[in-house]
Amino acid sequence: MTVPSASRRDRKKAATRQAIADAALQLFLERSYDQVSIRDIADAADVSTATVFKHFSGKEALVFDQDEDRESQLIAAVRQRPSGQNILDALRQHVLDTWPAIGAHPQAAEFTNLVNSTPALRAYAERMWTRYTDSLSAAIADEFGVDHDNLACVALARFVLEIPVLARDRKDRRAAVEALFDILTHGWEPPNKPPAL
Amino acid sequence: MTVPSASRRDRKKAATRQAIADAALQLFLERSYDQVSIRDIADAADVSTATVFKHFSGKEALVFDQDEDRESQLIAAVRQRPSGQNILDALRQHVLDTWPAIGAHPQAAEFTNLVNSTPALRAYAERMWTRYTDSLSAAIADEFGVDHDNLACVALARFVLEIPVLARDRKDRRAAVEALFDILTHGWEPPNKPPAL
DNA sequence: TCGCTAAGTAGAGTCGTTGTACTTTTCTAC
DNA sequence: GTAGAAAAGTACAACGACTCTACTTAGCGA
Repeated sequence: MTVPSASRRDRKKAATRQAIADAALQLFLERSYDQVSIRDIADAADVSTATVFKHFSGKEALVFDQDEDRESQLIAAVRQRPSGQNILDALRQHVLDTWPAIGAHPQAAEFTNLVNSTPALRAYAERMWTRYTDSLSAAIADEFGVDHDNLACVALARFVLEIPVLARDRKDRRAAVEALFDILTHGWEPPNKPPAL
Repeated sequence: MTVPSASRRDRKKAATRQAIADAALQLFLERSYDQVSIRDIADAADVSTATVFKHFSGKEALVFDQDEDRESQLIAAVRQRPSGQNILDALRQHVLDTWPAIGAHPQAAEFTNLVNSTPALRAYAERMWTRYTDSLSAAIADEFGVDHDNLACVALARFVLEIPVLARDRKDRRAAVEALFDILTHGWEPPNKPPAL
């Protein structure tokens, strides 16, 4: 991603950061999240515990290393959508394109499992999503030329960001995402009663 | 609320719990959340720190003492709604009836302020709401005679529980709640462009 | 080559939280 | 009433996440 920065200093910095993240993920997968202490990680990466916190804001952040670009991709999906396309449709497309792909990688299954089986990580992940609400809603509001805190825009952002969370556990994620966007587009409809037994 | 329980033991237990919660809230309001330690609270309530954790699952829980009934009220709003009434309308009614009332109490303003100005508490409060998702969606699913994990029902529960969060900061909460339920009922509509200046 | 600065380290300390073993209080059954 | 089970509370030690302070080291620019 980020081109190896010019200075040797920056390269070394990035290297230690990476070493820490790698060590952390490996240990978390071997044992579980709660069974690994910061000290363990620091030892494995051969740095002091203080260094760990110089690079990461907290234990949970060690797991979600690279999730910083997600936000910008999301904004881009809104801002640079094909001309004439509905914002809701653009978001639907973006979620469909980028999200189920994550499950494709083979290691990603264990990763997902790690997160889902650790309450602290689940909570952190959910907050990560909703933390994007502000910037996403701002982008949407801009597209309509209304105030950044316009209620409809904030609501749309929030609801859309809930969709991946809601679709996470479904067998057929794509279908779930579609169904959820349909709710936002056309309003909620009562579920079909199953045929009487 | 809860009738003073028969046994003296239970009464004393409830008393200490209350003493702890009161001490905590007072200290949190005086100084801020982060400037108050569990020891401070224990000392103020004249109990040991261990006792604090016997009564409350963690520091955040001290702030949201009585929010246990909210869940059951919510379920009741769905289950015992006037016959023939739409579930969405029943929920709209319930939110309108019970939620803005909270802002009525005079002390409640400082309380809201405390929560909103403390990230840890904001996060905890949000998770509290979404934790209700399961039981609410189960209640909704029951009304339609479908599976508890029916996607439409889970989605409705989740979206409805986001509404109070979204409406929290608005000047006119009632109007905001109405607008948000309208989105769920009829689908999302782009905001009105403000009249050109 | 000489500092300046940023990265890293050591180590002590705070705070939330848990576990263990002990005392006190209240309830229950005789 | 009194014995003894059960529950509430306490004291204390411990652990892990995180912070702070003071110190060393390594890369950078002049």
